[in-house]
Amino acid sequence: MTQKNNDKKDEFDLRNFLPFLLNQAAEESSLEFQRVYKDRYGMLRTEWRVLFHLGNHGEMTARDIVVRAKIHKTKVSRAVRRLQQRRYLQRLRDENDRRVERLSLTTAGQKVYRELSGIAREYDGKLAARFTTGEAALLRMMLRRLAGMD
Amino acid sequence: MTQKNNDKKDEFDLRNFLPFLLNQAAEESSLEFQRVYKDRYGMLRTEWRVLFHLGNHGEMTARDIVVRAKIHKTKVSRAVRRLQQRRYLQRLRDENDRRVERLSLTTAGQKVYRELSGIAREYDGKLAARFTTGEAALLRMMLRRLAGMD
DNA sequence: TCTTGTTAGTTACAAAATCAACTATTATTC
DNA sequence: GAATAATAGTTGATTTTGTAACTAACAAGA
Repeated sequence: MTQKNNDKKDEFDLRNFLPFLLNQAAEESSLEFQRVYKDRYGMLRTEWRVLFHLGNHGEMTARDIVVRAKIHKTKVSRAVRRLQQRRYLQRLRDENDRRVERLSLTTAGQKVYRELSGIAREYDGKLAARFTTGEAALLRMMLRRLAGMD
Repeated sequence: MTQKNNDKKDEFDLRNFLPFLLNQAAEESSLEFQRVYKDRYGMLRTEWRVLFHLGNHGEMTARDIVVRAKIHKTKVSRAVRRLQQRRYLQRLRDENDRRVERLSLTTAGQKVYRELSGIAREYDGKLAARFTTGEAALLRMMLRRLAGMD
């Protein structure tokens, strides 16, 4: 009773460990898309994330992005600066609370956002096509729950 | 027909983009475990990964780890050195091919591996408990497929 | 109103990751 | 068997990230 005849059951299986699997899947599945924003647009991961959030949600403050995307504020700060240098976004000091900057995409930024989000959607479709519609929906739901996004 | 009355359907939804979801889930779900190996054992992420691979699979070369874990060889090289400095692993020059080093855990390394893998398994159980058994199994299957591990 | 606390965002310094070039050894090909 | 290519692994320079400390603006209580 105490010692099972098949010890294998007690062994830890790294290749089934959820954090490991999630990491591998995340890395593998972003490789191809990464090449697009990196090689074709010279953007870093945090930069396209910020760009996407702004394009997706509209005007936001840096803090909004920190909270919604769970990106550290120093990373956001630096990404915003680089995006601004490339004229993809503009900052607007909020006159009611002068600590706050309201961030929004420029026309150029919106253009890049449209291009990249088109590619992203297509890419997402390709990934999801490996599963049935129901499976894919379930996957997204489970990932949202694991990410604490519900 | 060309222009739908509800434009929302055409909009890109970042929060459903699989690479984004995978990333958020991966980050969130490794946070708690990270605190264990980082704060309690002073290990970096690459280090516990290498340790886990060796503990899980037994003797391997650095290259084996690079291939299986998809970690860059410079990261593996540096992680191996640090693990060796902490006397968690030993290197053995392969006499048949003197370029190769056969890596294995020391007794101390095995002890740490057992402790950490116990915690990991428990933690994995907690994560999986958010779903039904069938859902969790399906999730792992889907992640393996996305990670290119089948 | 002043002083104490909080929040938005930036900056400086240390740690880590990435990329390219390197050494040493083995495999291949002429 | 000498020349060339390929592989295992390391090292160094550059970039990027993470941690802490910082400035500036606002809030709240005495």
